[in-house]
Amino acid sequence: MMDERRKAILRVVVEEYIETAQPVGSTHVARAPHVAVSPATVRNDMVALEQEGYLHQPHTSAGRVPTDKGYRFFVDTLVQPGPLDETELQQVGSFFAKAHGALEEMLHDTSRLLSGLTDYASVVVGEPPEDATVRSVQLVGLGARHVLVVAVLSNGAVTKAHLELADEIGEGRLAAATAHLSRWLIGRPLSDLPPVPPSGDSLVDAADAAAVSALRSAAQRPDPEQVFVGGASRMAAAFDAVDSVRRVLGILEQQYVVVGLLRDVLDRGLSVAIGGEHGVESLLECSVVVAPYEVEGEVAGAIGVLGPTRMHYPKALAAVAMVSQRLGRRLSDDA
Amino acid sequence: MMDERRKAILRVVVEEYIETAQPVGSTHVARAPHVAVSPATVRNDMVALEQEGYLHQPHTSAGRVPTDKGYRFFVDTLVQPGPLDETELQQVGSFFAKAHGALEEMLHDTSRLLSGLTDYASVVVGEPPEDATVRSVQLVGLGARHVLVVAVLSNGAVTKAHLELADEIGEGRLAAATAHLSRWLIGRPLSDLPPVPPSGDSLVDAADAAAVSALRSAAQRPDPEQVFVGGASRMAAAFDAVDSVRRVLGILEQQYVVVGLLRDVLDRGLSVAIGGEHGVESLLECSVVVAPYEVEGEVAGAIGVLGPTRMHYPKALAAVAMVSQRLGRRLSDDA
DNA sequence: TCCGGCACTCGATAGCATCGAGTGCCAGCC
DNA sequence: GGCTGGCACTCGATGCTATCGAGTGCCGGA
Repeated sequence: MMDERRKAILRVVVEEYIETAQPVGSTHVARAPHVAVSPATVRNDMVALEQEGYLHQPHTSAGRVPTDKGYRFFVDTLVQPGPLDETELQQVGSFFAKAHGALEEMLHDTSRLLSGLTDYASVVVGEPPEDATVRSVQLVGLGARHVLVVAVLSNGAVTKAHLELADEIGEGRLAAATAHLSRWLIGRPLSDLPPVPPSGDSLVDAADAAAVSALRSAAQRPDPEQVFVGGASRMAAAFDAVDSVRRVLGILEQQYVVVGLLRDVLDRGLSVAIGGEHGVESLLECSVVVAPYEVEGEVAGAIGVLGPTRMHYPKALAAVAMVSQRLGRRLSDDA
Repeated sequence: MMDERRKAILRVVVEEYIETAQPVGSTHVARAPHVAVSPATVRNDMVALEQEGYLHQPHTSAGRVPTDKGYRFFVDTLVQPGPLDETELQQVGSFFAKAHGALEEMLHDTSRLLSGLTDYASVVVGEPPEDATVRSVQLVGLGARHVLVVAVLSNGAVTKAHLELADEIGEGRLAAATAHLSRWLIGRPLSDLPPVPPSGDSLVDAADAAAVSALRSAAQRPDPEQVFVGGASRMAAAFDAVDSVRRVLGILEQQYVVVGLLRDVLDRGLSVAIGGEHGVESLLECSVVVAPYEVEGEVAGAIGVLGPTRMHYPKALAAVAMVSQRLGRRLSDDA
């Protein structure tokens, strides 16, 4: 029941609505180049498309608007990531050419790049720390019983945690604790730190045990320094009710929700969640385009774009695909 | 010509407008308890207040709205930070009672606390790194010619920078470079790092020089990990035009603007910038309430609240004053 | 100096007619 | 059988007018 003509009609409705945000009428559709039938025929097909749930009519005598199902069909079978245009390609190219610096900086800038390309909000999350191994670990005294444990991971991330010990510990013993800790932790994945065997000095052991447990719990929660959200102000322009903006902002501020959104689709490659599909109530009016990026063949994180359901999917898909690929390649070079 | 009655009238107009966002008429004002005159008299005074620039009339036959000058007078002479109410005091108390963990975490949570208390956007910036001294410095290899320099500062902050060396460097020499670097940098303020004298090994010297210059430039720019902005979604509710929301969001995303805003008033103690006073064009409709916080007698950073010009000043002032004081005290305890 | 009274202003609201984009349906045509 | 032109109908949007009422400015009297 979805013959070629109906597909063409659905496509025109979706494309038109994305552009104008106005319900699309049969006359407009009939005028489009690839629909060579009269408005009356278009109307008949639109009734069918509405009954099958692809379109929706806000009220009698208004044009049609795509439903989530309509967008879904559009994304799945009517569109493939169109190529980016010249200037955008150049933008991406020059970005990765001059990008440099630490992992965090790179991810942060990538998020800005993505919102710049799409004019929607963007999210970049780095590698879940549990997959990285420890390159270096150090205890630094901050006076009295306060100690900072700093670990450098194989992906270039730095994890730190604050410890408050039961007893004071001097510089010398801190150094001993660092050395002992290093012997047992370096090279181990953060997700699977072994208990550190006793060293014979109870103060040292206490510090090391505290450090290990702090690092372990750091491995659990998503590192806030590896999550980058950008372009919220651009996205605001795509909504016309302050209330919608507020809801979406509220979600973007709750990083764990955003991270969850991205993690959910990590193994599906480039993918799209439309309207209610992602199951976050406040984002009913939103769609998310996500792709993982790979460093040396391993999934190392994900990037995504969040915009209104009527977002410009071809562009968003193209941008996310392109950037995730380039980012992965770039980070592989470095390592 | 600002006698007591006019002050009272101005106060009522400001308070009323803050609450309702509607122009305030003479009748409302006359009904207020501390204004014991008739509406007609109030009107006469309102004309005077308008001529002197404290009030504004959107159009003939509408009520009056405070001007920036009106808010300024209100803030300067009509209001002192009223005490917080019970539940809020409790909120602050329990927050600082159970707050723990690293500096960054604390500042981040403080920002959330502030927006929770005031329902506006909040900003917390940590110590400008140049005032801190180096507690520890370490070079960690990340494979090939990539090295990460990690420095722990006296305030518990961790600065890192990514180096790309001209030549490969092995683990042993990295350790030597770390040791050499430590000898010269530890205890020095980040703002005034000395050049490291030659060690006799050119590779080591190259790494150390690169590290020093990276740290120096890190000292320049505000550390993005020490700037925390929160509650943007709450603030959105206070505006009714999507466009205003967009403008303000745009500013909040540009951290250097926000940081500048706070730094400007650091030495003025608790202070308020109303409407155009802070000189940021996109924030004409906004006010900022800022206070520095002190750790052991030294200014260590600043916190602030950003809301519409018609923000609830007594509450905002009280919250900012209270939180900055408690935060400073809390951080002093730790150190 | 204050206040009551009064004419006036002007945005907001409601009612009403009009317009027009869009629909559904039907009868005729290929 | 499928497509199309024609046609009556729906209903939001637009615009006009009348009305309402909160609020003002001003004046004259207490």
